[in-house]
Amino acid sequence: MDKKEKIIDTALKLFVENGFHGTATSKIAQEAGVANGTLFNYFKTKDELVVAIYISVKEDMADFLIKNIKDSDNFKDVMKSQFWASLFWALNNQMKFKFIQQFHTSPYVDKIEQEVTQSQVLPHLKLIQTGIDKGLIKKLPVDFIYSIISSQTFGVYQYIISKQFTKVQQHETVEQTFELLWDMIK
Amino acid sequence: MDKKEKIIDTALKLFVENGFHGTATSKIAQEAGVANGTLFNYFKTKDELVVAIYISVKEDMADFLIKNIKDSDNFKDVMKSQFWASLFWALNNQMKFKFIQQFHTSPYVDKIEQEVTQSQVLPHLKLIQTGIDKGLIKKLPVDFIYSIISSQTFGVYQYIISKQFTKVQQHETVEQTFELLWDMIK
DNA sequence: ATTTTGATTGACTAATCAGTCGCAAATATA
DNA sequence: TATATTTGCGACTGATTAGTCAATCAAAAT
Repeated sequence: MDKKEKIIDTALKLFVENGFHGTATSKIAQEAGVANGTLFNYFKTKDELVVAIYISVKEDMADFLIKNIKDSDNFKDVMKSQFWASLFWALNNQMKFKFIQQFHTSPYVDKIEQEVTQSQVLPHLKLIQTGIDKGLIKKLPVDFIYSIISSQTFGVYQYIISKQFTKVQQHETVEQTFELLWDMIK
Repeated sequence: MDKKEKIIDTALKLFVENGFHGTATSKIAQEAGVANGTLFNYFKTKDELVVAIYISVKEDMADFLIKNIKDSDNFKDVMKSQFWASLFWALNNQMKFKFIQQFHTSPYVDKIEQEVTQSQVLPHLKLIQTGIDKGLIKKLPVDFIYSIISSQTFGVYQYIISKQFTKVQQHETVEQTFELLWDMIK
């Protein structure tokens, strides 16, 4: 495995377990099986490492969502596929998902440029706009609807992991939540 | 002002601005206008301080919510008053609200006993249960509904502060969101 | 006036931190 | 094979950290 990748993976895990400042760079290097200085060959500073992980994780998620967008004429189905994909990714990449949450509620958020995040949100906003234009969902600000769907997704995620559900129960809950969500915005 | 209170207030501000580990105890003491050792007279460790702030902030919020629960026979009105109160508190105590978010997504969460949190959630769960029993809202697990309402509240909060709305616009948005929420669970 | 008490102080310490640097090893180029 | 370049190393440093503690203070109690 590539050393840079190994550092990112180890750091991700330790950051989620002990927090950003709670994790020493020396510990990351040690656990990743590289020398102290090697870490700084790849990332000039610790901050740069944190931000690099965030971008990497976000790309990972965005890639997954794009690949799993359902190509259908049925708008509801397309929305549903995105809702599903988001939750599927979150549940199968819990560490990465937790990292994103931790990052978003930390002072590090300010260190990232809006453009990076915006470009990943854009496809979703466009999808919602399409739904509004076709009169399939309520005429409300797109980013308001996006905000609601996002937080709903997060809410279900929290609920599911707190319950230690089986795959079947997870499936039912997600299905149920989407129907509620759809009733709300349609 | 009481020194302990002063330390808590200063630490809260600095923690939100620079993160938990990003804030040195010496800086807290300095900015609070007390000696280094005084902080440790009140809180044995830094961790104890963080947890103490969390409990204090949570109590503050819980007190506000209890005081603002509408005493009405109309169930929807009661629910609405709670939704309103939650958002009102969050928007008027942004630092405290941010602290809670940061705490919840940090490894510190594990240091707190469930009982503390559970007791504050209980009134809300009971309220939801009443609604279900009366057949006013859907027959779904109470904590599932609670989870959805909570995340919805958080979503609107995020949306509102990102838009730098006026009081009137805030009012409209909250009103609108509650109607959506009610349509979803009723 | 003297003693007791508890809060407050800030200099201090051992540990830990992010980041550096000169050198060695490995890899690529010729 | 010889040379050049990249990659990796880990001991090192100056700064900072959480937490300690003996000394000081003010005020109350005797």
